[in-house]
Amino acid sequence: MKATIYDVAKNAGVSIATVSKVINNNGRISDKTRKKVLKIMKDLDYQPSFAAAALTGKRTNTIGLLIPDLANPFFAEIARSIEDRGHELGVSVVMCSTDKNKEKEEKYVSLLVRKSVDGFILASGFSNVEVVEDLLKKKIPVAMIAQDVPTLLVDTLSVDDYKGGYLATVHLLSLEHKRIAVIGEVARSSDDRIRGYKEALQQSGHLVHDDYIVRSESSIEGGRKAADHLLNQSNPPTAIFACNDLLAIGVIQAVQARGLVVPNDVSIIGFDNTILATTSDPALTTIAQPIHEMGQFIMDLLIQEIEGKKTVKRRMLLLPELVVRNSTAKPSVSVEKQLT
Amino acid sequence: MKATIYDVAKNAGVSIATVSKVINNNGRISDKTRKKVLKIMKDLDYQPSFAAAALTGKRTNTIGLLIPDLANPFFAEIARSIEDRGHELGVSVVMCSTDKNKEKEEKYVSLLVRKSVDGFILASGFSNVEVVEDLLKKKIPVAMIAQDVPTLLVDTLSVDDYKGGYLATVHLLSLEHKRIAVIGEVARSSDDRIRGYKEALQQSGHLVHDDYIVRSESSIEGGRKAADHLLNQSNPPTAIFACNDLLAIGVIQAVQARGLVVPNDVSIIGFDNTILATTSDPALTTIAQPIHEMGQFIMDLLIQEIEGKKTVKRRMLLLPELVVRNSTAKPSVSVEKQLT
DNA sequence: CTGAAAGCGCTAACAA
DNA sequence: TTGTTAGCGCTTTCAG
Repeated sequence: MKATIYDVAKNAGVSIATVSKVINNNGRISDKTRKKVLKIMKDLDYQPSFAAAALTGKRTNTIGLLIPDLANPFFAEIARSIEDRGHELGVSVVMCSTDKNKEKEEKYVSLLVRKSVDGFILASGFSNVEVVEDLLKKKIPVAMIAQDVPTLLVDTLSVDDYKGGYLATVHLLSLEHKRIAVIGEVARSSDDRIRGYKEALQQSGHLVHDDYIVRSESSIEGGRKAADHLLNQSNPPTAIFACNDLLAIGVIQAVQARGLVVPNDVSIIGFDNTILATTSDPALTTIAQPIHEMGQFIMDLLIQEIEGKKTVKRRMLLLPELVVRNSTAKPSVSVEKQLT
Repeated sequence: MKATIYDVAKNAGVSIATVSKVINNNGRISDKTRKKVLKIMKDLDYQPSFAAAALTGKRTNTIGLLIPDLANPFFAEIARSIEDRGHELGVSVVMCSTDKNKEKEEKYVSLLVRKSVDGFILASGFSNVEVVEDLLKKKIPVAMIAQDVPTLLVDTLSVDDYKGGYLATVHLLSLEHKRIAVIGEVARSSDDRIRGYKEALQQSGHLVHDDYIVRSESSIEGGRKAADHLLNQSNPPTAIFACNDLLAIGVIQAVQARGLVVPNDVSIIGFDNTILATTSDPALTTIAQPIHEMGQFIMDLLIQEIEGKKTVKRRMLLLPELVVRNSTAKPSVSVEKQLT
């Protein structure tokens, strides 16, 4: 069977306590015994068991990551960057896709609690506030990414959605679009993006048109429908800001399905800058979230929390950036004339 | 602190053994005590600790999933379906992206072994054969998906790559293409797909042209370069079979960058049927892997292995299907003439 | 600097 | 049907 600490101790002619000390390298051990023990450990291919260590109260070096859907490129990319940072730090991450379903959220969290994970990263869309509060009550470290629930006292990292919406809209405005619509999902992040959109419009002296603000579920299909709705209006927009890339792809498809061309007839800007923005045709102008940094950062935040290195909760905003590709341009004159 | 089995036992006025029995519901317990214990468990919000159970040799209900890259849509989709099936069965999955890097593969596996995972699912691209053999020697259940290494005695599930390549090529042939090229990565699965490609060509009386077979790393960029290489030949192909969707996207981009149009000037077919095939323009004709079923299936296979329910190793092939979208069509006459 | 021993929370004989 | 008890592999005082 697998070697245990006893085997090592016996072979090295020391006690298990000594072995334990060299493993965790604490306590004072003479260089000689340390070397000897280390050698035996190698010879026996000894691997300390996490389960046993966890039982004595040590960390498991495992965290739970709850995201809405691993198959969604945005979350997959986030997950990957979290995982990478985790591995650098020696922590494994178990991933759970919740589909924004409260039952699943609760079930997965309680499962992971039983498995003694050291903490949780909750990603955008986590809706079950009671579960979070419960975790907090149990003093289990939690960090949230790409979502914040202001009522919760939790470390939070997100992109500045307001600013992102503002940037997107200013870009469209700078292209001289006058009729700009927005499609958002029903979520706080979209609310903020839409606030930014409104602000940009007002600042430049435009009216905010409620007909130009539409909500949709976050999917290609949703984007398609929302775009159709917009384009069917008597005075359709010449530019559409979709609050994420998935929606934007749907919008592109709807526009093209009408025989219109992007960006000449309708300009489209997305949000997230996932791989989808680079594979669509035309390539999508979008607001980039610094996904990689976000993953790293949230992991670091959580680890600090786990190690008890800090007590103040933090709420951090990272700045999004405009990435111009080919889905936005000045409105063509004909469209302008025809519709104004 | 958290309630333990002792707390429950005390409150219920029974022994911990009894509690243990109702938890695992084995042994004979009177209905009355069972109910009582259950109630106390609920009252105390008692959650059995997995770490402790694992220590006594029970399963951890956690498995490790090693994939090349979680940010790659194909693997993200696979991971999601594995995760789903896992949750149905009560097992969590910890994911590790290896980047096909042997050191990472080894490091992650040994980490997870220490964490006493019940088994591993290894996905395509896992190159470190010694690690697998080591696992096998330790009697740790392993299952491989979308990849098979014939020398290894392991449960294996993959799509019939040979047939997939055949299907793709036959589709192109049925569209009356004469000059069909293929782009594959350096991997067994691509080898098989290319074999299918050759077979289809030969069966229909075409010559296999070595200049039409090119290898590339699996990425959009790689697809782009390979396509350029192909299109620069004196007698360029009218159709290209890319061995995965990522490559196919790159091919589309390269073709379009030359001012040619897909599918009129060049037809393109991919492989995998990931989300990318639906977001590109034109939407990609591709060979679909039954990703969802594969995830479910491989999980079931592994679980059976873990439960010792079967001793014979299996190698299963699922059949791929052609999904026709808009990236393939008959070669336009002008192209035919110009080039033949 | 090193070791003995008491748990951590649970399972699984074996008794009763 | 229920309880006693001996571990599982490791950490951690506390002595030596």
